Order: sequence, then C-alpha cells, then structure tokens
Amino acid sequence: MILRSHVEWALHCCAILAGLPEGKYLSTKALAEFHGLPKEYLSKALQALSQADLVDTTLGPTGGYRLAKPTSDITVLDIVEAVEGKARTFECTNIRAANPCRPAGFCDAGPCAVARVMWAADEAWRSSLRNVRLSDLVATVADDVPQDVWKSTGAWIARRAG
Amino acid sequence: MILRSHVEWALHCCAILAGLPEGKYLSTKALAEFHGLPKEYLSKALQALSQADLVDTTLGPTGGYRLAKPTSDITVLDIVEAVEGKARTFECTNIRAANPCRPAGFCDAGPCAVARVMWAADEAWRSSLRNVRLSDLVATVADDVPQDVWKSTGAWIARRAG
DNA sequence: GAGAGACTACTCGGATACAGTCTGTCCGAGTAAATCCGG
DNA sequence: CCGGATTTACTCGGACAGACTGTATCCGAGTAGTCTCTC
Repeated sequence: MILRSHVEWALHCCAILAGLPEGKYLSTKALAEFHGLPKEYLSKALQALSQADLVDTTLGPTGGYRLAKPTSDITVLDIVEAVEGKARTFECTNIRAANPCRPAGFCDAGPCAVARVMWAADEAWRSSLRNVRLSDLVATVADDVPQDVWKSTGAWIARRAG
Repeated sequence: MILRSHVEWALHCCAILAGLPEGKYLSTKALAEFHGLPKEYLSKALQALSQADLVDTTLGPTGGYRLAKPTSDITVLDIVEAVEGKARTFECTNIRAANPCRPAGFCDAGPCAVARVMWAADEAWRSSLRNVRLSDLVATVADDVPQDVWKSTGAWIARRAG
C-alpha cells in the first residue's frame, strides 16, 4: 500500500499556489518547471484538485490555477482525498460469511470486527491529516526554508503568475 | 491506495488460529475451505506471517500453522505489517530540491514539511493498529457471533486440527 | 513383532500468467487574451 | 483610430502505451508422520 506520487505533487503545488499574488493564476507549465515534473501528467493531479473545488482555473493565455479558498479553509486531508479518493483503505469482503458452521440464511448485523478495527485506524489517519490546514503547512515550509530562498521563490512565482 | 486482500485474510486466519487447541496445527487447506479462499494464494499470506515469526509451521501430514505467541502478545499492526510491509505509505521524492531559486549545492536539513505531515498521519494509523491486540480482536468477534455458531466453529476447528 | 523402506499429506519456494492500476505521453476541442488587419 | 477576425497560449478531457503490482495457479523440492513389507 503506497500513496500515489500525485499526492506529493498536489501538496507541494498547493503550497506554491498559496504564495500567489491575489487574483493571479499560475499555469501548469510553471508548476511543472518549478518542481521538475512532467507537465502533462502533473496536469492530471491539478484536474483532480479542480474537480474537488479546491482550486479555480481559467483558460487562455495567463490562464492556470489558483486556490479557491483561503489557506486556512483547506486541510491536508482535502488535498489527499481529492487526489486519492475518499474510499477507505481497507475493503471488507465479508469472508466470515463463508464459515461453514453458520446456519443457512444467517445474516450479519453490521460490519465484522476486523473491518471495524481497520476502519478505526483509517479514521485515525484521516483525522491526523484533517487537523493540519494548508496555512499550517505553508507556515512550516516557511520555517524550513532559508529566508533568501523563500523571498526569491515568492518573486519567481509572482513573475510567472498571469 | 488500498490494502491488499491478504491483510483481511491474514487477520481472519489469525483469529481462527487463536481458537486452536493447544499444540495442534491447522492446515492451509482447512483455512482456505473455512473462508472460501483459493488455497494456493492464501498460502502466500500465511507464509508472510511465518516469515514474521507470528506463526509456527510444521510439515508433513497433520502439518499446518499455529500461532507462535500468546494472542495478547500479537498486535493487529504486527499482522498487517507482516503482510503489507513496514514501509511508510507516503514516499517523499524530495521534489522541493527542483526549486530553481535554491542556490547550487543547497542541502536540506531533514525531511520536508509535507513528508513530516504525511508521516505523522501514517504513524497515527499504525498506532491505532498497534493498540489492538489479537486477544482483543478475538474477544470482539466472540461478542459478535451467536453463541451456537461460535461453539460449532470451535468444534469445526478442533476437528480439522492435526 | 520389529525395523527399514515406500507412501502420503503437507509446507515452502519459484515460475508463470493475467488483470488492473500507476505512470507518462500525445492530441484535439474549447477558451480567453493578445495581436493583426481592414475600414 | 476602432472593431472584428486571427493567432496564440493555456486548460480540459480522452485515448493510448509501458511498467509495475496484485491476484491467482501450477509444480517441484523437502519434510514428517503413516503404512507396508520383509526378516
């Protein structure tokens, strides 16, 4: 079980879009160049964000993406689920039903014990991601990066924004 | 991202093995019949449990598997990691390194902010699974299942044990 | 009746095949800004 | 100089191909009980 690389890309792209000047858009091309990623494939991840209404997009020249909400209204879970889907990581196929000792026509009440344990862990994972807002993530990144790099990165984004 | 069906199989099989009479073994064939699963493929999941030293195995007729430790010394995480591996669900490819604004030869200290958030969630998931012991799981199953089915299932297991 | 050898039922590991997903590329349709051209 | 037509740069969506992983099956090697056969 491993998350798709789209998740990593989407998170980094959202962090970049957070630094975009008000009302401007940043193109897929710029985002791809910045991260050294294939433009066409990155575009799939961004489309997923768009479908989840996390980013706005506009067409034509000077077109591209920008965040659809304030960074404090977007959680990391929102981004992960936009790309990876909301489905649980554990799927119960109800194999207990094959137990040869069960009377014919026996019907289970509720999900099986195994599924409940796995789903609780899944919820713990989601809860952890839900507690981190994009604004928190951006603040952490800003702390990590040396100030001069942070400044020139902001300038780079502003220069490529349309 | 979805866990392999082996995880579900391994958990259910461990729950069954927990009901095995002291010192007896249960064959892959019996386990596969009980759950309605392909014997050969289920055997791969059980081999993974064996490699993780969660179950003991013996060869020959009356051979099969049994738990290697008391049920209170095995956590659900042990079983999941035996099958699914211990690798993190999020892999950081360090795409921040492609940032064109970074000075040449710039070297990052520690994992990036995105990875830290994702790894914390991963740890929350593991922690949740680590807190459930196999003995807890078996107790929950026993509560779920009607007593007569529980009894006859125990008898079925004892009959097939060797 | 006892011991050696054959037999059987099982695990283990490798080889193989197939399907589905992930990764990545390509292209046409649609759109909006910028540019060009005719009046 | 102005307004409409063309060009350009971008997103969007679908089609497609290759690699990898998950699912599943098969078979040979090894092992430990059981059975048989011989003395």
